[in-house]
Amino acid sequence: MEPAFGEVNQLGGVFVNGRPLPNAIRLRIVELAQLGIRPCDISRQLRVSHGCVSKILARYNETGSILPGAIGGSKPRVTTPTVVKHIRTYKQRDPGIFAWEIRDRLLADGVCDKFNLPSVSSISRILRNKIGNLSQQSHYESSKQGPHPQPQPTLPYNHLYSYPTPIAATGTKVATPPGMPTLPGHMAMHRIWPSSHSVTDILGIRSITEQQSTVRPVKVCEGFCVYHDILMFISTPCVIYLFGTSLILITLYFQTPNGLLTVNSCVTAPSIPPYHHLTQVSPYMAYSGTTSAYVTGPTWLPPSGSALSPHSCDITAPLAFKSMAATRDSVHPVTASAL
DNA sequence: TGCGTTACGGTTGAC
DNA sequence: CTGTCAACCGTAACG
Repeated sequence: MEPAFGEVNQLGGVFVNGRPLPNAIRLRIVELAQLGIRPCDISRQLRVSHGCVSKILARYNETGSILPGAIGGSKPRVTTPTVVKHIRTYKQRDPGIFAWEIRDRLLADGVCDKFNLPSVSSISRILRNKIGNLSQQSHYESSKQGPHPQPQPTLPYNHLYSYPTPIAATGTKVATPPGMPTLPGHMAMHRIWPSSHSVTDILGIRSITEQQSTVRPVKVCEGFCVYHDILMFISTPCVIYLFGTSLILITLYFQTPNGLLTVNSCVTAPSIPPYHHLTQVSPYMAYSGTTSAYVTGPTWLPPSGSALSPHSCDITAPLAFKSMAATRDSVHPVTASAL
């Protein structure tokens, strides 16, 4: 909003610092100049600084316009609809593609040149804000199309949640942390992440998010975390959910020699500072409200096994993850406990 | 004295 | 919602 009062310059004219002169004055400056009046006289007559008169006349002579330039805003956007469309296409073809790979492809495919190539952070933002729910959308859409055959227990998850191992030469994007199993090359699966069958589907988090506003994805991350002075690697990628005041960390990374993917999860108790107290527990087992137990490596569970690892946590009040139970009971005997 | 240029403090709007 | 950043503004001073 324009201030009602401006400042007064040395000539007694009123101006608003940082704002253009009114168009009427700008027009008057040009008109007087065209009448042959000298700029210094225009300056005195209209009580506008001579520098301003000079600038406006110079611009008028150059562009033919009396209007001020565009104030504010950023440089021309590089994330044009066309670029976004291509990014979406890349993401659809390879849901696990990285932002920097998309950037390379935009350049290689001639969609962008080096002058209007979006930054990796811009691409990440597009993926997050505009395409982030692509996989879930496709999942929902496919769900609407008709009854889906239930995944068979004999069907390993790795076709859905597989990641490259260091031996999977071409697409190795994650270093294998110490202690993680390295698969033979023939077992290395093409990584699909995020999958249309996301971790939220498997563990039923989505249904909870739909039912409880307190559950929401917080962060996708990787790296190390400290638990009770023990340094642990959080495998890549993982999804952290905020459940009430507690934190649930879910990772999908491991692939056991028998082809089963280990779904790891961990929970922080409300009283524990998040991000510094992460409990990794076994796949197919309960979350725990306690923070006393942890598993530092992948665990294996027979497909028909029920769900506890040797390092299982104390199970507090069980909480059914409804959608998981509805859709994947036969495959994912995962339960969770309330925190 | 006239005028082009520049430093300065300010506003704006996309990101 | 807020901070950052780079565009622009007009004034004042300099040469």
